[in-house]
Amino acid sequence: MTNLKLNKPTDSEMEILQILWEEGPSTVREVHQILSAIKESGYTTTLKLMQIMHDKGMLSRNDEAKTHIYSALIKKESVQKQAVGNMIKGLFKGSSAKLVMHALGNHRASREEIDEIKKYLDEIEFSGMNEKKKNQKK
Amino acid sequence: MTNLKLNKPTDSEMEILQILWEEGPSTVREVHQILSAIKESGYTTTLKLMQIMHDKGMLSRNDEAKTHIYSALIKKESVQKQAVGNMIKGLFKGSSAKLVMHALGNHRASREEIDEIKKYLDEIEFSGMNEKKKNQKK
DNA sequence: TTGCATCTACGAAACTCTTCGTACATTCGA
DNA sequence: TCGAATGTACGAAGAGTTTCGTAGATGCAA
Repeated sequence: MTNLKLNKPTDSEMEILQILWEEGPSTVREVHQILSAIKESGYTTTLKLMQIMHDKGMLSRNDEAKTHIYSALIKKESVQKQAVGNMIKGLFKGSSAKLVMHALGNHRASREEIDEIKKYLDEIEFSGMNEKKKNQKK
Repeated sequence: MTNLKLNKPTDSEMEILQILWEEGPSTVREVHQILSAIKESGYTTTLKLMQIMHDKGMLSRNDEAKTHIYSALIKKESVQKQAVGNMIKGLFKGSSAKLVMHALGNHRASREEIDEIKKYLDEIEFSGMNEKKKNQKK
């Protein structure tokens, strides 16, 4: 239960986290390069943001060499969990099913994905049952 | 396609919107009462927030009487859509299926809800097909 | 070795959001 | 009618975020 990120990342911090999750440990220059493709900003702006994130404990940093290398300290999964949880609680009256149907309704999934979800639903629907009951249901 | 809320609501604004969505048109006093159950804050703080939201075009206001009555101008559905869309894009690599399975995995749904989702999946899986194909698949 | 390119550190400005105090208007009961 | 209760308007402080310029350190190529 480490990974304490008490305050949720800002939008700018999220952009940087996403790059680090995707690319792994990176220099400020590398992050800034990728960021530049999306939005214009000065190099020292990215630097400052990453320094602050380091101060906040969101990023770790290897500063043996002149050029420091940063890594994400907070896990993508924990941010996902937090974000999805807040959304369900705040916007979908605590019902994950409401969120699920809203998501599927507005963002089409492929046939393969839909079948995968169905399989997953079977798993969780019958989890906790013994084998006999599972077969009965089938 | 009105309902232009270019900048997404802040957390404080979301709290007020949720109350107005739930309660319908309300006075500042009413909103503040409900808000007080969740967090402590001064009456004029709530007033100011709602005035600013009105300036931003998020709320409409009837000021015929001394005590004004505010209503949400932006639709819950549009905020949901925006929020879910951003989350899928930013945290789930654009895959609604990933979000769905994450949500179901971390926030248990009831048997009834799961069945409802399955039915919904059938609908969208076969939408776009003609009746003949649907029956073949069955 | 020297000088240029690159990097970090840091301060400060510009913004936004949140909070609340104060001033003034309106309503209503005694 | 008068005063208390209740309402709105508004200014400004304080906190957090984002932006960038500048100074100084470091590495590398000529």
